[in-house]
Amino acid sequence: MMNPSAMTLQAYKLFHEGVLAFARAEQLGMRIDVEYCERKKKQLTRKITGLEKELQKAKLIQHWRHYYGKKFNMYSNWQLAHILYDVKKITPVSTTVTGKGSTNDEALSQLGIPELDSLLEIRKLIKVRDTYLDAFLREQVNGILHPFFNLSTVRTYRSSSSNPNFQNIPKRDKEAMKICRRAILPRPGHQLLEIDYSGIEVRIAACYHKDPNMIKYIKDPTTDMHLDMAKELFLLQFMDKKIPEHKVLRDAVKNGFVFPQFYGDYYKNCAINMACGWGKLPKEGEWKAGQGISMPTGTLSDHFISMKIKSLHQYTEYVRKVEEDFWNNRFKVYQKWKNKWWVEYQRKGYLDMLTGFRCKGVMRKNEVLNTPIQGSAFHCLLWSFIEIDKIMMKEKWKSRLIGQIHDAIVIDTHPSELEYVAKIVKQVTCHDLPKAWPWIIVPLDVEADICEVDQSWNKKFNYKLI
DNA sequence: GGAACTCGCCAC
DNA sequence: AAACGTGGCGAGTTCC
Repeated sequence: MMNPSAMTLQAYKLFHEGVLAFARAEQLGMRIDVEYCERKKKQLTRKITGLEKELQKAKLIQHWRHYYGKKFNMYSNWQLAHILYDVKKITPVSTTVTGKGSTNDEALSQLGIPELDSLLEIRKLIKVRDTYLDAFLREQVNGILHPFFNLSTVRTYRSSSSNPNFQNIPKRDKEAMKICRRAILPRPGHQLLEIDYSGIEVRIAACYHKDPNMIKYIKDPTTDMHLDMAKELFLLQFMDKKIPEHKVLRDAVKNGFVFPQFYGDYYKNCAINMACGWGKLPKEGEWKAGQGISMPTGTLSDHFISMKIKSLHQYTEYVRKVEEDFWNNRFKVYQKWKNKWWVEYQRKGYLDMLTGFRCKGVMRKNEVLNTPIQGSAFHCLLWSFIEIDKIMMKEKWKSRLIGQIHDAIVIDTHPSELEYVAKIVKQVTCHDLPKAWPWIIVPLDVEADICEVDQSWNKKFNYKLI
């Protein structure tokens, strides 16, 4: 990390100050509801035991127990794979990196065996109990948690977090989110404020490739890249984010096509993601009327069939063309940058980020293209974190920075300072940073969420920033 | 009996 | 020709 040929002085200073700012957040830590964690842990254990007992009665599990005898373990994926794919000779939906049949959520739910669904439900509860609540209790000192924020572990010069990891607390699964985030509290009389950069990686990518069409999408709030791609990929002339069925399709395209494409995925995976993952259409055979998620009129299969797309195979071919258009027409300058950047790395053996970091070593193409974007995007957050920390100390705020999640900052805020803190954060993140780093050629934007005074992290409300 | 590996799963 | 980027961590398994 501190290899001087791997960073400019500017980069070194950023990390030096970053380490100090993170240390202050770590030292203060965050309050945790110990009694709640203990109570919830017991409650989860009771629930898990009940579900386990229920599951023992299932035929598949009895067969499995009989086969393994004393060594039977419901949570051994190795045993499960053996029973399913060797003993019962079921064809695995997918395989692991070492070539064995997969026993992950995707694979098991596709087998359509009800007892496996209960197993997945139990797995989820165990994950919440053992990875989060247990870790919170283990790591807390006098009711305070001190997650580490490391700046020396990640190849792209991003940060990581550990003991416990504050950067992977459940959010998308509402049930898991509520259980885990209910444990995190502000200091007495304070409230938790969270500010995150909107689409920071897309914006920082634009600073590298400078694609005019991408810059237009970023600058013009009346345009919507994901909605435009959704229209194309779902063959709809008109779409509106406010229509619930259309919002589902837009999200499917955002997470199943646009982002994967930016990470270097390709049309075959994207087609399956959208049609079968989000759209709920079968992978095999011809699609029939009435299948898949509902649309404003009929279902997805009805719609696709009316557009002469009757199977995953045909849809994949369509997505191939959309991908080609995406990179060769819509974002052709981005595509040119990708080629140039890859060739340049191969020639030099390293790449230099706009933030002054140099990455050396053997990298695959996707790594080479992603590293500068991921790293620099995080450095924007880091610069902002440091600046806010400096102001906070100089002005002796009661409010304090307590954590960071790649593109978001968490602040334990005193209500009397809330408006002022929010104003400073907005100023630093969206105005001071682009002034300090002139290579930022697109506007930056942040969004904020706030919890009520003395309330935990699971109930957040949008906080309007001016 | 512990280190290293595999697998699964949480986040951005 | 190749084909989703970056982490941490818990449990099970294998290796020494």
